[in-house]
Amino acid sequence: MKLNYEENSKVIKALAEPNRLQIIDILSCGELCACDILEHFDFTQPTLSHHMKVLMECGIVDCRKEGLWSFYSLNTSKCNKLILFLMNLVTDTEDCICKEKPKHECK
Amino acid sequence: MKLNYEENSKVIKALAEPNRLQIIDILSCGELCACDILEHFDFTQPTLSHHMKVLMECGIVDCRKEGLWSFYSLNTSKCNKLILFLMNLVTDTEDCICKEKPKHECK
DNA sequence: ATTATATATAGATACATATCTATATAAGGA
DNA sequence: TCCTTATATAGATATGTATCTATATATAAT
Repeated sequence: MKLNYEENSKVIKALAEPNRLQIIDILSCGELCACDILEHFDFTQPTLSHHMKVLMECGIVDCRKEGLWSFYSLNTSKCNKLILFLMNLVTDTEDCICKEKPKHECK
Repeated sequence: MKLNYEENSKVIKALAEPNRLQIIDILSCGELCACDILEHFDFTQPTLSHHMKVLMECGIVDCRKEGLWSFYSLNTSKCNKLILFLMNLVTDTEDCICKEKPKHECK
């Protein structure tokens, strides 16, 4: 069975950057405002803003505004779904798409 | 503790493309030659060759040559390590890097 | 030797993206 | 009202990449 490669590749693309992986790690213990996240990095504030936008657009990070601050948090349900997708992807199953096309006996 | 974001982002980057996710899925039941993989797609043979190179360079796919054929297979150890990394990443732990910088009390 | 076949490489094009500086927005405090 | 602060957006630049066509390589078959 064909899995949802398009949808999941969007989330994976958002994670395919070392700084954004670190941001996820930083958020893994609870929500933080942008300025606290920025403390961990050498890049500029607009660059962090860009990274947070990428993470939010794929749904893996949520945002809550309060006064001047933006509080970011991990969407743990989305995280779990991504990991489940990957586990399904690499596991051999009865209804795997590999069975949907002929394999000519190479050997 | 800082995780290995650089190393893992390379693997994740290789997976951050829907066609390559499908290739991983196709390989999840065992090794296949390039021509059998190509059967599943509309793109050209050089494009598949490019995708396989990307997957091999990050170590998630291995290749075995036999005569005219290249047999590709999933590196399941690498797959497991990636999934373990992601599970660690999104889990709150005692020694998370989020504790390594001050959090100014926003609220 | 010549031909056919499976795969890889080279080079081009079009598009995406990580970063920066400069500026805008929007909320609070003096 | 004016200034400060936190964050977002705009625009530019440099780099990366997914795809193609054309060609090379390497093995097998006739």
